[in-house]
This record gives sequence, structure tokens and C-alpha cells, in this order.
Amino acid sequence: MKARVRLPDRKSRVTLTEVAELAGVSEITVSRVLRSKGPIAEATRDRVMEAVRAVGYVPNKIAGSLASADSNLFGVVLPSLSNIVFPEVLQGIHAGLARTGIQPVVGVTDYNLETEEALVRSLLAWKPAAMIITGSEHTAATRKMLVESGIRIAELMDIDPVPIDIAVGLSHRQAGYDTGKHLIARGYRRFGYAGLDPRSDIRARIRFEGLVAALSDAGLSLQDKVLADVPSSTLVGSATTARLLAENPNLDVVVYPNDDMAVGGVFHCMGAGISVPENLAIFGFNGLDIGRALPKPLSTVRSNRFRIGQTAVEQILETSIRPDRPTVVNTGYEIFEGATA
Amino acid sequence: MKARVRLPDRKSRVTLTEVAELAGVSEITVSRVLRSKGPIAEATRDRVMEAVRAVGYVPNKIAGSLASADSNLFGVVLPSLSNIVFPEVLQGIHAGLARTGIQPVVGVTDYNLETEEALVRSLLAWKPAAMIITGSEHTAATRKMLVESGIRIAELMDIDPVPIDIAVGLSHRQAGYDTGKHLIARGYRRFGYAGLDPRSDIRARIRFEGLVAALSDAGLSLQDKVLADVPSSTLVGSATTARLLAENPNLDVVVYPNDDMAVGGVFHCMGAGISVPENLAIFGFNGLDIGRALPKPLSTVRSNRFRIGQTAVEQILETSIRPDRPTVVNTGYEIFEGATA
DNA sequence: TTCTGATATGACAGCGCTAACATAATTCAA
DNA sequence: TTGAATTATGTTAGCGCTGTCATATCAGAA
Repeated sequence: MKARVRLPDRKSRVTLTEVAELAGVSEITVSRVLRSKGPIAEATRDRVMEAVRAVGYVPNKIAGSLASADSNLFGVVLPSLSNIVFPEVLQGIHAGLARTGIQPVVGVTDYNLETEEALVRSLLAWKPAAMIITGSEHTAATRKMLVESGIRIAELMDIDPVPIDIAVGLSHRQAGYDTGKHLIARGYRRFGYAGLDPRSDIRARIRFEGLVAALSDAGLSLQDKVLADVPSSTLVGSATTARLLAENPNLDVVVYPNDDMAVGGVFHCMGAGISVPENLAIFGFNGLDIGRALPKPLSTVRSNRFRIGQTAVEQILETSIRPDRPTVVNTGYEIFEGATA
Repeated sequence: MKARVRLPDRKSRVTLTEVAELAGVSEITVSRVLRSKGPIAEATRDRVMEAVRAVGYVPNKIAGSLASADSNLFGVVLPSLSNIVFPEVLQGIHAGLARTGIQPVVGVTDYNLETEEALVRSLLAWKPAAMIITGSEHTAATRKMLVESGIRIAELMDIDPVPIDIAVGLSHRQAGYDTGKHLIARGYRRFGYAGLDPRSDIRARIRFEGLVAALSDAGLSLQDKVLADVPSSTLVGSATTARLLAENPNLDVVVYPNDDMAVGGVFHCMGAGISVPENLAIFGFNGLDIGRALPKPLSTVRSNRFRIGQTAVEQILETSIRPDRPTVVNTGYEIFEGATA
């Protein structure tokens, strides 16, 4: 006799076994019906489906994944959710995942690489089918885990460094450089920069370096910069602009790490009676809706966050085997002239 | 002899067994070390941890969850990610989940109850420890699944209807009503509304009803409303405002379903030379950063999205057993006077 | 009639881990 | 010294499902 020790009440009482008994078939047949796998007689399928409905069966993917060694989960690691950019990437990921049955498991690092490492470790424990992570800067341990996981890895936003497997995004150095070139071509000469702590947003720092390089190549240099050591926001954009202009009333253009900050700059000017772009030009980054909606649309660089997320998923779904050589997808950017620079 | 049929190469080759062999202990001991469960000799722990590092072991939570019947996953169902409100809720959820080891699995419904049903079904298959879902309006099947899952269920944003288990949010009817009362008290009489298709955002509709009720109680009525059948955005706010004012040049206040739209209204006025609030008052909902940063801060109602997410998690973690009677947490709202109304 | 090849279903083992219950080793009071 | 209590580790049997390899059934061909 088989003495079964019953474990204390488990959450799901209804298992394949019960459905199978009710339908008068074996468990594996129920399993096959539910996964539409293998040949099933029409009558059997109907009986099974009826039983499923009758007992309110909800399959247990945990057990399923363990048995079949694939998980239908994607790990997603984002630095932040308060910066609208990343929810937009997440939207793209969702769009790419639609009708695949794959669910994203989301983690947030707060721009901290140690947190990222812990997060990656714990996400990998779910044996995700793939991992989508922001940026290419990781701790050695993170990188090792990602490499050795064997699953597909997409590193988003930046395509300058060589990725582990897939990179989707744009060249931030180039974007920064082009910003500088564009503004110089439009006649601006006295550049200011109102930004954030360069340690938090690496890509903003790289764009900044590109900008400085463009100025330098044109024989110019940045007149001044003000950096705030707080999260990005429109309010901070106003405040840093105020500080920058207080010290440098003669600037003719201010560049920002993103549109939130730049819109804050515009608002400051409105309040201070500085006419944009006649007295001061303003230039952002991202191409957010809010900038476009301003009475004078914000001049900026359009990154394509949604497309980055979506493309990453598409690339991953292309093949489940990691190719020998990394894949780099440039989703590009466009300078949007707007009316503020 | 035990004839083992080896399955085709699985993703993770390193299992507890290998770690155990290398450390010269049994599997369960390794398991206990990794989960810090039960008494373990210092020396054993060290040997095990060394072995774990040596082979680069990543635990398999799928197997662990199956064995222990708990998952350390929370299902999170949001209607949208393009509306900044929901990423903020998600942030709150993340904050509440920090250092619990619980990961959220996120699904997006696009405000569609059928999609929601499919999503809930597929999230429940991961046997999450709890489910966080937006709103209280679900299909009958969704509700049934949630009720019968036995896990804790938090329904966010709205506390007017009776929840399945936990509701966290605010009374949108009351918020709408208070908006009306507040504006009437400030002397406004000729009300317009520039909103969206009421089918998509149920809570906006309820606020609208509250507003209308307040007007009615004061012997007033809404002069006109314009509804756009597209997703909310600042640009749409400008456009609907333009349409509304074209037909009703005599309005003295326009109320919006959210701040994005309201900011669009402000921008329209700036462009059209309408001075706010002297010629036209503008009133939003949410209390977003962007509204606060305007040269004239937007008058609005502050909902507390972050706190809603965080509180929901706290409530769920309170106890894993669903109490007999539903819990309702009112995270409240505050009317923010601003400078536009 | 026998055989072939589809079509339909089932038996069985095992995915990698943990709960529950041993068992072994150690400590310490009586 | 002995037994009880305490600490440390091991054995066993699953968790609920799916892969693999039978087995059974039934056309239609030879």
C-alpha cells in the first residue's frame, strides 16, 4: 500500500489528476489537450475541456516549467520607474510580448550596480527564457551570471560597448556629439549645461561627453555647467537653470540631459521673462510628449524608447540559441528642431 | 542499477546535487544553508558556500516553489503603462517589496476586461503569493478566479465598491464632488469639461459624475463637455480645450480628467493669449510633478499613487490568510490650490 | 488476411527542490 | 554514568507536471 503523507493544505487543490479522473482519461491526455500538443480525438478534447471548466482547473506553470525546463518568463531589469523613459521601454517590451504567453518579471535597480547584481541573481533563479537589462555597465559577477546563464540577453539603450549577446538602442556619444554640431550650426556659441549627478545616469554622461567633444572640435568650450545631485524632474530643471543663469547671464544656449529638465528650463524662462529662443535657446533629450505639447515645442533629440523595448523582444524571439557573435540593433535617433533652439 | 534517461541538455546543469557532492554533505544541508533554515554548523556552512561559489550555483526557484508550495511572486495587473500614474503605482509596489525577495510579474490590460481575464488566468498559473490588480471592475470569470485562488487580492485606486479582499485608494466620486464644491466656492459658475472616452478610464468617469453631482447640488449644471476618443496626453488636452472654447467662449473654468490633459489646457491658453486663471480657470487631477513645475502651478487634486502601491503591498504582507471581511484603506487625496483656479 | 502507417492514449520516470520525519553527535545535569 | 535535551545532518517521499517510449486501435493497401 502506498502511504501518502498529505501535506498541509496547498493553495491549489485542483490538479491535473482530478480533471483526468472526471474526464475519464489519463493525466497526460489532459495535459496534451491543454497544450494542444499531439493528436487528440475531438470527443476526448470536449470531455476534457468540460471537466476543466467544471472543476475550475488552473494549470500550475511552476510544475509545468520544472518538468519541461522552459519558463515563459522574461526577466526585465530597469534602473528606475520614475523616469518616464523606462516605463515606455517596458511598454515596448509588453507590446513585443503580446500573444506570446510570456510574462515579464520586473526588477528595479535604482541605478545601483550592486542592487542590479542581487536582482539578476534572483531573477535568474526563476530560469527565465531571456533577460532584458538596461545598459552595458554591470559588475563582473553580474556579467558572469548573464554569460553563463546561456539564455538570450538583451542590453538596452546604449549600443556603444560590445554587448554580451544583443544590444538595442542608440549611440549616446554620437547623439551628444550631433546635438553639439546641430546647435553650433544654428549659431549658438555660449553653451551651458544643466544636468544631474553623472554617476547616476551613465548614458546622460556619455551624451554630455559627446557634446563637449563637438564643442571642442569646433574650437569652442562649455562655458559652465550646474549639476544637481537629486533625481531628474521638471522642478529640478527650473532650479538648476536658475542657478546656471545667475552665474552666467550671457549664455545663449543651455543643454539638458533630458526633456523633463529642459521643460523645467523653459518654465523658468517663462517665469523670469526670458524669451526662448531669442534670449536663450533650450535643448533637451528624449522627445517626450510634454515637450511637443509646449506652446513652443521643445527642441530635442528623439530617442525611440518604445521601439527599443519592442525590438529587444523581437530579437530575442528570433532564436532561442545565443549566436556566436553579438547582435547590435541601432534604433537611432532624430534631432527634432522644435522652436526652442 | 538505476537506469537514468538523461533529458536533452537543460539550461542549468548545476544543481544542488553537485554542490552537495563537492561540499561532502547531503542536498538538504545545502538547501538549508542557502535558505538559512535550521541549525547548521559554522564549518559546514562555509564549506557549502565555497562549493556554491566554486560551481557558480544558481538555485532553481521553480523547483523550490513547487516543493514548498509558495512562490515569492506577486501578480500585478495594470491597465496601462503610458499613463504615468501606473508606473508610479508600480514604483510603490517595488518599494513595498524591497528586501522581501518577492518579484512582481507585471501584466497590462490596455483597459480591456477580456484581456484582464486572460492575464489573470495566466498569472494565477504561476501560483503567485498575491495578486495586485487595478480597479474593482472585472468580468465574472476574473472575479471568480480571484476569489477562488485563495491568495490575497489587492484592488487598487478606487475604494467605492466592496473589494474581494483588500481595496487601497481613494473615493473618486468624492474627489470629483469635492472638486466641484471647491471650484464653486471659489466663485466659478460656467463649467466646461475636456475629457476622454468614458469607457476607457472608469475612475475618471466616476470623478466626472461626482463633479456633476456637486454642480447639481449647487443648482448649477455643466455648460458643455468635449470628449476625445484617444489615449490621454498633453497634446490631446490642448486640442480638446481648443474645441471646447471654440464652442463656449464664455466658460470660466475647465475641469480635466487628469493633469496631462490639464497641462495641455494651460499650454493652449498660453498660445491663445488667454490668461489663466483670470480669463479661464483650469483644474486637473493627480498632482503630477509637471503641473507643479509650471510657472503657475496647476490647481489639481493630489492622489497618492506611490503610496497606493506601497500600502497595498504592506496590507498583503500583513497576513497571508485572507480575512473574513474585506479591508479598505483610504489613502486619501488633497485639493492642491495651485495658481490656475 | 496480414501488414503498414497513421491516430489516439497511457505508463512511467523524473525535473530540482523541500517538508517531515528520522538518526547521529554532542552537551550537560543529576 | 546515564538519559534527556539540544544540535547537526540525513533519508524518504513527494510537489504537479511533461518527455519518452510504449501500446492500442483502425483505416486502407497489398
